[in-house]
Amino acid sequence: MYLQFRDDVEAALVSALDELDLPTDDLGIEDPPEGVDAVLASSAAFRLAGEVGAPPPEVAGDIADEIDASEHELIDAASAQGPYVNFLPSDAYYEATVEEGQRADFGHLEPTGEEVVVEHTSANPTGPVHVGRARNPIVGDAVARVLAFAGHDVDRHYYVNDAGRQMAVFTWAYETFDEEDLPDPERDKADYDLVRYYRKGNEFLEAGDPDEVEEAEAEIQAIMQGLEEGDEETYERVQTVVDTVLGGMRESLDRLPAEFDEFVKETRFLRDGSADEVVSRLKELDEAVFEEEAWQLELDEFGIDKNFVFLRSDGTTLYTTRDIAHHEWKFDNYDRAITVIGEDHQLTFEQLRYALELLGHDTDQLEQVFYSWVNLPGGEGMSTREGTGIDLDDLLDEAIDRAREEVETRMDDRIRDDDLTDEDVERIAEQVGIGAVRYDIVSKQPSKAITFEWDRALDFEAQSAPYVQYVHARCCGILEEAGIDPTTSDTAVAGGFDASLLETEAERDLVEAIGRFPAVIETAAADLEPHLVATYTREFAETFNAFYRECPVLADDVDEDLRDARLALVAASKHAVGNALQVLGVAAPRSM
RNA sequence: GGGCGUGUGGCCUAGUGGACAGGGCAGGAGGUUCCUAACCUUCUGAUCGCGGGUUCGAAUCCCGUCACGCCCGCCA
Repeated sequence: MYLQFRDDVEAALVSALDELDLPTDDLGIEDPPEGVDAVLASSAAFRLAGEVGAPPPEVAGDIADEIDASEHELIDAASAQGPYVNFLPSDAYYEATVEEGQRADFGHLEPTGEEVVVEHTSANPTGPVHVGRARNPIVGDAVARVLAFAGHDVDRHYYVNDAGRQMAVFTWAYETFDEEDLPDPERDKADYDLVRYYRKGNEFLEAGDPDEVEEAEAEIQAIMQGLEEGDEETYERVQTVVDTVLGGMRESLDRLPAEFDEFVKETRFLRDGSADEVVSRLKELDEAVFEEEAWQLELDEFGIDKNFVFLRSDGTTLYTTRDIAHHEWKFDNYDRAITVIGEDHQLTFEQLRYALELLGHDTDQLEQVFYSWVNLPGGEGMSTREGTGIDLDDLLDEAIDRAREEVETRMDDRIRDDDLTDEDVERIAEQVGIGAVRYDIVSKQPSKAITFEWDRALDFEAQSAPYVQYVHARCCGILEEAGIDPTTSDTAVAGGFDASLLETEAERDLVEAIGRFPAVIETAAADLEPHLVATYTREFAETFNAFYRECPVLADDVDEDLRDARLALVAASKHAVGNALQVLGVAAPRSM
C-alpha cells in the first residue's frame, strides 16, 4: 500500500505545483526521519524557493495549502513543517496495509516478465569452499532471491571453470600421485579427499626436480590442448576430477543453502565451437592485433592501456575468451545477465564488457556485483592451493555448535513452560547458527573488506539473525496461542478485524513499518543491494519489539475487537519479517 | 607508477545532496508474579581520514592529499 501511497503523494504534488505554476520535474519525495509523524515528505520547497522568491517554509506552506487531501483516498493530510511538506496517511491506508499483510506472499511485486540470470560463486573446482569465498554464494543467493521477489524470472547459474590450466594441473596430479604419499583428508568428503592431490601437485611444480617438472608441464600442456581440440578421452579424464570435487563443494553450498538451476561448464563453449567462432570474429575487429605470436585486442579507446590477449601463441583460448562465448549464450537466453564476482576480477570484467561491446552487443544488460575478499586477522589471505583459510564447513559446524550451547543454556532459565524436544533444539541450532553466518555477511555492503573473526561472525545478540528471528518466533507464538496455525498461509483472523482500533503510536509505527516492505524489495532489487533488506529487518524488529512491550494482544483485559485487530497486525508482521528473512536466505523459526 | 575500491565514537556498522549522523558491541544504571528477557529502558562516548572547493544546504558532489585493500599474467 506504501507504493500506492507514494503514487498518490506524487499525483498530489504534481497537481499542486501545476496549480502554482511551478515546475514538477523535482518532487523531492523522501522518507521523513524517525519521530516525524508522516509516511512521506517532500523537500521540493528548498529548490523552488529561488524561483518563487520566498523562503522555503513559505513555499512549503503554499504547496501544502494547495493540496486537497480529500481527493486522495490514502492521504489524510499534507502539512508544512518548516521547509518540508509532510504527508500523513489516512485510516484507509492503515486498514489496507494490515489487510495486504495478511497474505502469505506479502512483499512479492507484480511479475515483470523479465528473464534474469544471476551467476554467482563459480569457484574453481579445486577444493573445499572456504570462508574467503563464502561471501559469493551468500550475496549471490540473496541477489537472486530479491530479484525473484521483485517479480523477475530468475535462473541461478554456477559457471564451472573446467577448462583452465588449474584443472589440467589437477587432473595430472590426480593421475600421478599415490594416495599413500598424501596426508589424511580433513573430512571424509570428496572435495577434501581430492584437494590433497591438487596441493601436492602445485607443491611439486614449485619445488620439484627441474627435469621432472618439465615432464609434468608437458603432460599438463597436453591436457589443455586435448580440451581445446575437443578430444573426448581428455575431456572424460578432466571431468572425473571436476565432477567429483564439485560434488563435494555442492554439499557444502547446500548447507547455506545456495542452490543452482544450472551448472554451466566452460568446456561446453569449446565443444560446441562457439569459442572458436568468437575468436574468428574478434580477429576481424579493427582493434585486433597480432603481436608476439598472440592475438590481442587494443582497448585504449575504453581507457584500458593493457592489451587483452584472447588467443595464446599456442592457439588455445583464455578464460575471458571462453567467457565471451558464455555471455553471448546468456544474451541469447536472457534479458539481463548479473554476475556476483570478487573485486579481483574487475579488470577482467571490463575487458569482457568491452569485447562484447565491440562485437556489437548491448552491454547495458550486463551487470556486476563486486565483493571484497574476506581476510584472516593479521591481513593473511585464504588460499585453496596453499591450504590456508577457514573452511565453510568448519564455520557452519562451529556456528551450529555455539547456537546449540546457547539454546541449552537458555532452556535452564526460561520462564516459558513448553518443552523443547531434542529435534527442536537441533532445528533451532541449525536455523540460528547458519542464519547468523548468512546474516552477518549479507547485512554488510559487499564492497567493504571483512576481516574474519569467530566471535564477531557468531554473535547471537542484537543486530544479528537471531535478534530478527526471535521477532518471527514471537509472532508465531502469539498466533499459535490464539489458535491460529502460523505455518499455514491463511492467518487471517476469523470474522475480520477493524484496523481503526490500532490507535497507539506503537501500533501505527508497526503498520507503517509493515507497509514499507514492498518498497524495500523494490529498491533492493533495482540496486542489487540485498543488504537493504537486512537493514529493514533490523529496524522492523525494533519497531515490533516496541509494540510487543506496549500492546498486549492476548491479555484478559484486552477488548475482543482490539484483540482481533492486534492479531491481524501480528499476522502481517509475521509475513513481513518472515518474508524479509526469506529474501536473505535466513531461516524463520516458529519457535526458539 | 597507473586503475578500481574502502576510510563514520575504543571496536563493528547504516546512511551517496536535505529535518538533531541511526544502530549494535564493549562500559555505567535499571527492568521478568504479565502473549518467549536471544528482549526492553536509560547514561557515557563522533573535528564523518585530512585540506580546499561547489551549494541556501555536504558524511554524501568536485579537486588535492594520506592510509589500507584489490588489480595491472599468453593464470583463473
